[in-house]
Amino acid sequence: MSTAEKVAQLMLAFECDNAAGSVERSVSELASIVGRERSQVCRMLKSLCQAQVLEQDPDSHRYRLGWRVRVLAAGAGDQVLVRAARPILQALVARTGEVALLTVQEANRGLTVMREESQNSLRRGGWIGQRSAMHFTATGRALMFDADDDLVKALTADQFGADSRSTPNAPRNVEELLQRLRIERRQGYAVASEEIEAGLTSVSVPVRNMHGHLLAVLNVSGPTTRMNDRVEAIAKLLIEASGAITHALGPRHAQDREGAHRARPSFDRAASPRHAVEQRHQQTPVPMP
Amino acid sequence: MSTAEKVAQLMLAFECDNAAGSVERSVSELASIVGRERSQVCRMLKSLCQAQVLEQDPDSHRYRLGWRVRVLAAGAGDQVLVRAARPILQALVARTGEVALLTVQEANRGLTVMREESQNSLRRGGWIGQRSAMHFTATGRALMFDADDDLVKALTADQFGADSRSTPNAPRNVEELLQRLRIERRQGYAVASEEIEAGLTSVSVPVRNMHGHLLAVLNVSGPTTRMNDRVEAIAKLLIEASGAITHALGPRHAQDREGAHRARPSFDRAASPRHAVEQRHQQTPVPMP
DNA sequence: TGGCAGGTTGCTCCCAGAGCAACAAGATTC
DNA sequence: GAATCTTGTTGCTCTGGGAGCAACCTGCCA
Repeated sequence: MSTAEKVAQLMLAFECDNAAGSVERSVSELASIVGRERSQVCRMLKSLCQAQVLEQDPDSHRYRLGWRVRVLAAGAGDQVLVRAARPILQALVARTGEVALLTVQEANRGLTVMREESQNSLRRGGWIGQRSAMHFTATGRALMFDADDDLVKALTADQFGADSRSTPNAPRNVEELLQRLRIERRQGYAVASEEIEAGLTSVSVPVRNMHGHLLAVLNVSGPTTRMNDRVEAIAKLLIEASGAITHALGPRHAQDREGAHRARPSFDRAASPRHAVEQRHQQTPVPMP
Repeated sequence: MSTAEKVAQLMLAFECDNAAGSVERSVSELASIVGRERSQVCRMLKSLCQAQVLEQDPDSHRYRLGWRVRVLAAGAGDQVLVRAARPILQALVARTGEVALLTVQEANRGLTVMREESQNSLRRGGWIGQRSAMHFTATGRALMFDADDDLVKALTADQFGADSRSTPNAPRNVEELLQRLRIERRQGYAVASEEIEAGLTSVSVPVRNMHGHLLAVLNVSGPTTRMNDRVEAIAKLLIEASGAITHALGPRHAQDREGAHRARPSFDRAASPRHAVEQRHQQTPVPMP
C-alpha cells in the first residue's frame, strides 16, 4: 500500500459513521482503525496538521478535520448534479416538512451525499455519509431500478440475512426482492417503512440524466405517523422533483459509456472501486413523467 | 516535505478558487500547481483514486474529488458551531432573501466555510472557500473586532496596496482602518459596499461563544440596490442571529486558552498555521446584545 | 505523415517511512 | 501516594517505496 493510500485511509477514518457526527479522534484510536503503529500515525497526523487538513485540540490532543476539508467538499462529486439538486431538495423540504436526501451508489451500497432539512423537522432519518443496504431500503431499491435480475442478485448476494436490521416488511430473499422491485418500478417509486430507524418511513425515486442514465436517488423521510397517508402525494412530488433535476442537468450531462458524444463531465456513477460487483446497468432509458 | 504533506497539497489543489467551482484537473495541471513531476503526481493520483478520494473521468482522464470527500466534510470543522449556525443562516436567508455566509479566520484572511442562499437570490456574493482580505471587507473587519491595534497592524501589514480590488470606499492605510474599526465596533456590525463584486453590499457581525471569544463572522450579502436602505435592519437581524448562535453553542463550548475548565471541543479559531502573525486576540468579552 | 501534448509505465537510486524502544505526562488503581 | 497503565511524542536504524528520468502510447493538430 502506497503512502498516499495510507494518508487517504487515515483521513477517511474521520468519516462520520452515525447521525451524531462530531468526529474527534485520538492517535491510539486512529492507529487501531487503520491498523498501524501509533508513532507512524502520530507523525502522519502532524504532517496533515501542517497542511491544515487536520486540527489538533491543544488540550485533549485529539485530532479532527479542519475547515479546509469542508471547503474542499464544496467542489467534490458531480458538481452539475450537486448544483442542480440543491434547490430542488430545499423545495421538497419546504413542501413536505420532512428531510430530503440525495444518495449515489457506491459499490453495493447507497451513499448519502446531500441532506436538507427544515428547521422544525425531526433530527432523524439519514445523514450525509450513511451507507444504505440495497435490498431493504427504499433508496437501495430505487438505485436498482435499471438493474437486470442478475445484477440485482450480484448486488445483494451477501446482504440477505447478513444485516439484521431488516424488519418483517423487508424482502426475505432475492425472489421477494425482485417481485417487489417489479412493482416499485411500475409505480415509479420505492417505499420502505422502518428503514433506518423504528417509526421512520421513506420514499425514494431515481434521478436520471437526459439519456435516461440513473445517477442518484432522491428520498424523503419522516415519521411513519406523519407519512402514512401522504406516501403517494410525496411520491408524486418526488417524481416531479426528479424530472426537474434531469431538466436542470441539461442535455450535456454525461452519457452512456457507449455513447460517443463529447460532453465534458461524464463520470459513471459514484465511485467505481475495486469491488467484486461490476456495476454495469441495463441501459433502458425510462421515459420521464 | 513529507509524503503526507504532498498528498494533502495535491488534494488541496482541487480547492475551488472562485464562485464557478467545478474543479476537474488534469495531471499536467496538477503537476504544475504542486510543482512536481507528472509521473509522480500521476501515481499519487492513482493511489488516491484507489482510496476513493478522487475519481477519474474515463474519457478526459481528468481527476476530481469524489463523493467521499463530500461525506468527510460533513464532519469537518467545529461541529458544534456548524450545527448551531446552519438553521440560523437559513432563517436569515428566509428573512432577508439574500445570501448568508459564515466565515472563520485563517491566518490573516477570512475563510468562508458555510453558505446558504434562497432559491431566488442571485447566484453571487461569496462562495465556500473564498478568502477575504482583512481590511477592505466587512467580514475581515468583523473578524478583527476583538483585536488590539497592534494585532490589526500585524494582520493587515502586507495587505494595503497589495490587493488592488479595493474600492475608493476602502480604508487607504492602517489609521483609516483603525478609525473605521472603532466606529464599527461601537455600532456592533461592519458594512462594506463593492466588497467582492461591483454592486454588492455586505453586512457582517462577529459570532462569539458564551465566554465572549470570537469564533467566526456572520454575513449577509446582496445587491447594493436592494441592500441600501435595509443595512441597519439587516444588521439588527444579524446581531440577533449571532446571539442565537452563541446561545445554541451552549456554555460548554470552548473557552479562552487560559481558562482551565475541562470542556471537550475547545479548539482555538480556524486553523492556526505556522504563520508570521501570532493570532492572540485581546480577551475582552463583549456583552451580548 | 510528422510533430506535439498529455497520461502512463519501467527502471534505478537513495531518501523518507516503518518499526522498535524509550520518555514524559496524565489517568487510574491499589 | 506510589505503582501501573495509557497515550502522545521523539530518536534511531534499516529497508522499502518515492523521486527522477526516459520511454511508450494515444489522440490531436498542422
